[in-house]
Amino acid sequence: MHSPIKEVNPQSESVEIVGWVHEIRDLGGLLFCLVRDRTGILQVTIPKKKVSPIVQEVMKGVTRESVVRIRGTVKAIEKAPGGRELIPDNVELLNSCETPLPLDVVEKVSADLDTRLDARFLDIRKPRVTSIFLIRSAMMDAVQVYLFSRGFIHCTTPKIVAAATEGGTELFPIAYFEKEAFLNQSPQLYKQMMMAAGMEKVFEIGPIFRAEEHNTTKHLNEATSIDVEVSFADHRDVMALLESLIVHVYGQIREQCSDQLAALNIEEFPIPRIPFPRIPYEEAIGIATAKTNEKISFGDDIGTTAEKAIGDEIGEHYFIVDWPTAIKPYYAMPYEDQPHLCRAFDLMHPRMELASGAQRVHQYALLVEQIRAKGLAPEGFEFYLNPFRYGMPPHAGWGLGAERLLMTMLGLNNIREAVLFPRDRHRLVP
RNA sequence: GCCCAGGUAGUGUAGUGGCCUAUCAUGUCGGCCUGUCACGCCGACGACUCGGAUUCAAAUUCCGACCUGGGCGCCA
Repeated sequence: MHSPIKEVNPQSESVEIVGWVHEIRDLGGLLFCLVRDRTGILQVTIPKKKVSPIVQEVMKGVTRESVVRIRGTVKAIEKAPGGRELIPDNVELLNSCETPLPLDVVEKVSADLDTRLDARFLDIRKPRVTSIFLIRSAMMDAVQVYLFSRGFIHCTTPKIVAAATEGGTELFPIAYFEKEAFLNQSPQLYKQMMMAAGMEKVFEIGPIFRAEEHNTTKHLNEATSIDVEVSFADHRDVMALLESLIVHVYGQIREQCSDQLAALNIEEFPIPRIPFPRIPYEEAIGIATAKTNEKISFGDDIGTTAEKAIGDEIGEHYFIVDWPTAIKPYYAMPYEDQPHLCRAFDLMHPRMELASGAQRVHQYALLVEQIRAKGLAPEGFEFYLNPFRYGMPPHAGWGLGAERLLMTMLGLNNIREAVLFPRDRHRLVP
């Protein structure tokens, strides 16, 4: 049985490791071969005159990034990296690697993102990139553990759907036998139906698809959404849930991923403090107007420039609350006393929007009215609207962008860094 | 979709009309080397995105196409 490289220590008498050849330094009579697995790198030292001729013979065929299995003795040596090295009794070449490599895994020479994504499997072997995805895995785990601990039920809803969730955003049409269908842009309608189904607290983590031709460092055409919906809750309840989830995730990553954070050169990993400031929309556009000299009127969307200005001003996570009803989807609940404002919120990181949510409209008549007000036809939403006629509880929820959360947490400068195989306007392969 | 900047060995770059038979690093191959850790030294290999135009002369200027990055719009 082989050991993870991280766990190899001088106390282990005989050890077997498997991995990729990271670097070879041949000094003549002495050869150093660094072997890497996803947990770390170990120096294998080969004093040529002292090891068996078979080991020497096999090593001649070993190129960088070849896959090897090595058995030998571990020694504590101060001058070796990590204070330990492996003297092999046996080296097995499991698979050789062609040369030249499409990119440099050791990162002596950098590669453009495009080159990296073309050879993503190799790019991910870089310890720095491996770390991003180990943290992503820990992040997803932390989200699920937290939500389960709060009594949530995990559900899975269709990604092939018949209609748009809310208009506005563009959908990818697909052929569904003799019918036209689309890839879902959001599980919104289905998670609301789970409220009508009496599930009370549900979450779903799944792909969402947007056919917008944007070309930015924070948009993807296929993204991962962390979606939550809660019955008998209002917008304030789910905002509190959201901010405490964010804090939990940061805390878990700080606790569990110190090696990965170090690999990413992240020395400080402060956990956000709650409660996050709640900034009413009207105040937010006031801040943006003051800082940018751009005039933003009530009812305008907050553009990129304004968003950055507000983020600079606040300097930490914050919520924008009390949005104009007119610029939020029809399912956002208006305030009874001020129907031009609604119980919707966006969770913002100083760099960008992370999540949006709201208390939802649960009254059938109001919902139909709001759908009409958006210029949409209620007839197209019958499957969604029917549940509202038969005992829909009041409810609230949100959707959180997983890639954006990871990106802002780790300070990645492009959202594509947070996805294994990103889908953007031009990239469909690999 | 709009605007801006780009496209030179496997990778990352220098080169803004002739000095380019194209720079440097890394890599690969060969040689030397027993403590490297960006190992060192010697030698070799390997590239101007495509099409058209201007010019005695184009990697370099112009036009078009394709591709890439960034900003904005739209959006989460």
